[in-house]
Amino acid sequence: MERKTPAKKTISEFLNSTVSPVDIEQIIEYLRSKNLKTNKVTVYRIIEHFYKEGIVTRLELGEGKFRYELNRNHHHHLICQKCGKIEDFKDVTIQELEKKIFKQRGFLVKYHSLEFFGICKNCQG
Amino acid sequence: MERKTPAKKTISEFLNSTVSPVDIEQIIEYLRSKNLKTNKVTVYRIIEHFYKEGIVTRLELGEGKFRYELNRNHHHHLICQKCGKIEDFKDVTIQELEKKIFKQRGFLVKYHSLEFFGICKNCQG
DNA sequence: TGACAAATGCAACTAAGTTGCATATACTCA
DNA sequence: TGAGTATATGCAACTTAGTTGCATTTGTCA
Repeated sequence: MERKTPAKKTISEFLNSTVSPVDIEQIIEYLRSKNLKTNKVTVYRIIEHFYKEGIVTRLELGEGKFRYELNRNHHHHLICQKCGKIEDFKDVTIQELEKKIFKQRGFLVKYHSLEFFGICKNCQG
Repeated sequence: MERKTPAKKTISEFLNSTVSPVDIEQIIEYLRSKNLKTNKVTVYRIIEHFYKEGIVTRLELGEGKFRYELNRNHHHHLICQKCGKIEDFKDVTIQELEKKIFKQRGFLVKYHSLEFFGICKNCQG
């Protein structure tokens, strides 16, 4: 049966406190800042566990590594190519698209990933 | 000025011949099969060059590495979680979404990535 | 054909993520 | 509440994707 360990609790706490998706290193930094002795293997394993449980979502934003965030309500991302800020964006038209894909192609969509890259409001002009 | 080298030509040829996005290793295998002595650094550099020129598109499909395909007309992907087949999918509603994002949020979308994960027709039932 | 910039190859490196195995610890139940 | 045990952790060593510096080769054009 699953156990509530300090590392798990602290990672959950961190994920709850952040707005942008975080990478493994940020998690490790947070644990260190809380004076928890830690280890990347453990962090990878906890995050993988959260991922398998559906607690977190895994994202790739073109960096060659994964980022994670709490799997609250589904949304997409607006990633600024200048300042790197990641905004959330919610929309329902994709659900329509998924239905269409099934009708037209017989492909049953389980989930999707949608990221928009561009220039945020502050970085324009 | 840019040169047409055997490696570049052969990689172009390979990209033209494939339907699914390929990874670096597949490119190296192809070059070997054509008896071109090759080297991963060169392949990375050529692909990066193609990418910067806008000749290829770079994709991440949750594998922890990149895949590439010719930048023909823009489309999305349907990735089967059982057999791994990657189908293309074209749709215009995303363009509408991009306009909406600019109107609502002032975020100027340069490009997006959209992948659908699920079960293809053949793998169902 | 020769000069020169562009392209390649090699070796060594970095960074993300994984594996095996020994040790530590959260939880259960007597 | 304390011992036993499965779960979680830590360490070291590894794999794989991708990068860098530098010396050598090669395509192109005059």
